[in-house]
Amino acid sequence: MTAPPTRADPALLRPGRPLYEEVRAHLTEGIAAGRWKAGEAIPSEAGLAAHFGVAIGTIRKAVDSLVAQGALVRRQGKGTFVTAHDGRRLMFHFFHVVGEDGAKAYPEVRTVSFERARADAAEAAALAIARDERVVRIRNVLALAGEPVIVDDLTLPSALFPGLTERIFTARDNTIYHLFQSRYGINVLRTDERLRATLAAGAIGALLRVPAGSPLLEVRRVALTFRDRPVELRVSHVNTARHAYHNTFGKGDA
Amino acid sequence: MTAPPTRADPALLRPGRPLYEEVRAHLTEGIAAGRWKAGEAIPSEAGLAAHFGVAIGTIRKAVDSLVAQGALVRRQGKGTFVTAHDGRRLMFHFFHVVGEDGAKAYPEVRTVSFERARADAAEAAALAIARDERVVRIRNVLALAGEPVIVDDLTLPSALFPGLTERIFTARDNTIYHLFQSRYGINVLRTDERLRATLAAGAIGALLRVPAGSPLLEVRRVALTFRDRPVELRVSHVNTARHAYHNTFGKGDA
DNA sequence: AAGTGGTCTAGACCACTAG
DNA sequence: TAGTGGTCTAGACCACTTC
Repeated sequence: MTAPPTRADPALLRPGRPLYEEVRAHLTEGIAAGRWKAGEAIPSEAGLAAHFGVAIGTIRKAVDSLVAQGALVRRQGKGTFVTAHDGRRLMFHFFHVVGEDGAKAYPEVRTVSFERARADAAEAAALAIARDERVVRIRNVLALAGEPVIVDDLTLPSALFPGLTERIFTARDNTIYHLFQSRYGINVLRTDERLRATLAAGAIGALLRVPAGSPLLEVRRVALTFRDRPVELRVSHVNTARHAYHNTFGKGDA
Repeated sequence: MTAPPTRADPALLRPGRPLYEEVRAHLTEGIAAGRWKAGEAIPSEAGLAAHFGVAIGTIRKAVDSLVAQGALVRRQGKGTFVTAHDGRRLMFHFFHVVGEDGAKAYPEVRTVSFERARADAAEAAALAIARDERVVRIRNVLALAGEPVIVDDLTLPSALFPGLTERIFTARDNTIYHLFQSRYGINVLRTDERLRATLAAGAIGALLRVPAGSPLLEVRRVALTFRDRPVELRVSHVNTARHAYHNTFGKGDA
């Protein structure tokens, strides 16, 4: 007695692809649009099943994929929540510099410059915006155990961060990506990085207190939100004399 | 009328953790032990369900996790197969050097030295073997578009690669990890990497044809198989003047 | 006790591959 | 046509959280 599938709202789901993908797309849309904000719960699985008119198992499959993507987290007995980048999460998900022994540590961040400008060609290409669009450029020095180890140069499209001032930026009480999320509703989901070895020179060398010609690791990172939309360009220079950039490929253990 | 769960072979599954984890562990064990070799099909889902005495959905959940881990691949209508590292798979899963434009290319590999030795302290620690255990050290130069770009120094525990000779190593017609798999039944599932910037010197600089003092990217990689057992230490030096190391964090798009 | 996610079952039907 | 994986349903029961 397999009942014919009835939709609570047939218009919600159009055929052609699996139902769970449709559901997933709707949930993604809701999160990206800020309908459920970071840290908030989405409706219960039973509620979603009723709303979309599908079985709970189908909802679970859609939610599973968003959990795997990092957009949602489940908490048994409580609900399913939009991933919040507060505290440690982002730090240990996207910050990859470790000590020689492999130990992770929290960096202390100091902002040394904050200015408005127009995107140059490289920035425009990386951020998928037009040349000469307004951007904010920020330079931070990150110290580990009191020693400056990283110089970060951020470029942010002003259009995505309206009203961002140095005061707001430096007054944040948490990670930068948490600021993106809590104030601007931007959820960083992925990063794309290019690494190269360079030589210390000029201001960066001075900030890191290394002689010119010292080797530095350059990391060029683009942070992406839903639909692979770029939201931040970050060029880091890392003194790897006493630290390393840590990286792992392939999931799970077993 | 929920029938009491009956096991075809109750001894196969002990309680205490979810059934799908038990099933997964059994499958993992079978693959790691070489019961199903790379490229071969495991039993059908229906067959596994009958064998373990569980529902097909439970089998699917176990297989799902192994697919996510990269140990198995599904092919609709054909079966589920142990991942084979032949051809492109490993290449683009674990080889991360790209051109300035982001284009990937196949490297040409040339072996410049092959010798037997005893593990030094660093190698022993990385490979979780005793000091002075027998190892094989291999140095390769990888060229992209005819230009030498990478020097790879591999250290392999001899115990895992019995009878490995330079002739066998250089006569392979595929990637190195494919050789591991096809000849020694070793499936590389994960890698753990530490990156730093260094300066060219000595033989490595000469092989890469760069002047002493040029910046090089150093990648120290440990390749792991099931149960996070280390099987290879690889220290790479990359000339990033015209290439970059590419890296992506966070899964999926949407 | 009520509500949430987590596991597991049993079966229907679809989509793809092979002989 | 038979066998495989892929989607989906409907419901039971468990584990955890909150009131």
